[in-house]
Amino acid sequence: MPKEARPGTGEQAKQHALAQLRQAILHGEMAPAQRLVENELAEQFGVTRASIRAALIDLEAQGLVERIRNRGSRVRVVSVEEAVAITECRMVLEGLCAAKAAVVASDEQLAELTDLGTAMQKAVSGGEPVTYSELNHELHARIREFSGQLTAVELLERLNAQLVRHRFQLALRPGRPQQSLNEHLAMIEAIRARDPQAAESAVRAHLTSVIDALRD
Amino acid sequence: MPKEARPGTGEQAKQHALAQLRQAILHGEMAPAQRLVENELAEQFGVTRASIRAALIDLEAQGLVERIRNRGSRVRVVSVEEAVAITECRMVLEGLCAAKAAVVASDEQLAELTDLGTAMQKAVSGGEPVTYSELNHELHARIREFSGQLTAVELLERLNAQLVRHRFQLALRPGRPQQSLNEHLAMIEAIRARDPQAAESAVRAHLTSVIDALRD
DNA sequence: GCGAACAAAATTGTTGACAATGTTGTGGGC
DNA sequence: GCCCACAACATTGTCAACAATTTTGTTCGC
Repeated sequence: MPKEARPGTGEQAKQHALAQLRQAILHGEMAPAQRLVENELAEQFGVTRASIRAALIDLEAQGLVERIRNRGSRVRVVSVEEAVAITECRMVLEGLCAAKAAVVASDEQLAELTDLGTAMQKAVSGGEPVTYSELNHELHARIREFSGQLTAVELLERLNAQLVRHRFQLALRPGRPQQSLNEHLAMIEAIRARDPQAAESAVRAHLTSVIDALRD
Repeated sequence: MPKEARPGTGEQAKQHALAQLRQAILHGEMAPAQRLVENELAEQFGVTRASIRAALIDLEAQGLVERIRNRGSRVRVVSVEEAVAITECRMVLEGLCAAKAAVVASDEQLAELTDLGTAMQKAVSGGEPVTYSELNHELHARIREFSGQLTAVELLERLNAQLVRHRFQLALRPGRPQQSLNEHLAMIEAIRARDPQAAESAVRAHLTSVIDALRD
């Protein structure tokens, strides 16, 4: 975690508060459905209420907090149902990105994906679910990045931010890494083969399986 | 255009300013890339700068305006390239909605789609491109609505708001309604047949054709 | 003991003023 | 004549105080 708030350094206060608060929510330091009182946050981060307000409006637009007129803000809780709906959107959008990546990625980028694949394989056989989860996240991020589809990337990052809590829960489930590993390898293989349709199918198959897992 | 600002009615000022400003941008009353000075807007809408600021932050998150630190806000201009990227995202998301709608829509809702289809047919043969464009918009909206996929609907409305300018341009192109009509009818038919895969394919075919048209 | 009107506290919404930052126009030095 | 420093201006960012709203606790009547 970064230092403390720096009220006088010229660093834009709202930006600072926004980043801090966002990280706090994403790292789970704020309990789900916890009330976010503007005064408390302002004192906690060493900025004024106006900056906190601006940050909260921003976070509301990102779907991370809920704000009700004259009633305050709370960190938004994502039900399993919503998580499924969000993952369905991820499914089609990441499918689009994978298809584009299969066409436009450079050879160096494909090599990077291959390396990620072997690293993931190693993490699974070594029994390191946390490392695997991080690599998993990075693989998806790279595919998005390589697609060059800025609009889709933006939407996906918004959606992913809302799923942090559910992601953790999923990664630690026994047996889950083994299944998802194969799906990930299939995705990589399809992109390496520069086959957009296969890439899209592989991504969708993977996220369909994630949805099934989400539903318990 | 609605009446004038109502500073004292108890209607939340920020909400009012937000709605007004949003409509103004969407209706093209603000020239593309026009500078949006907080003071001017505040006076124009009869609210204070703080409310305008909040509205601008909101609109930035919706992709309708651009804000640069200490430099002000402008209405965002969407290049053709961006419009294509946005429409690609629409393509997959509306595909998802159509597939879900084909499964979960009620018989009454299917009948409504059928009615919309015949109305569109009539508008085209009658040579009324504006009516057709409105029906077009409504058809897409209804399919989204019937899908029950709230997350996707939210994303799509955001994306569509960014395309107003391009949509107008497209609707008035000669010959375009005739082509798009057939695609729309195919979409309706596939949903009526309760065939999710066919519905998704039809939607994607339609929006692929829209993308081609966008590219001139 | 229970419910409704009422008062008090907590919290958000709004306002106007002030500070910080970026932009533009102007004059001196070369 | 051209370039750079500098000052005046415009605009956004921040702040503290005030108003409006909702929630909570209390008292009165039944």
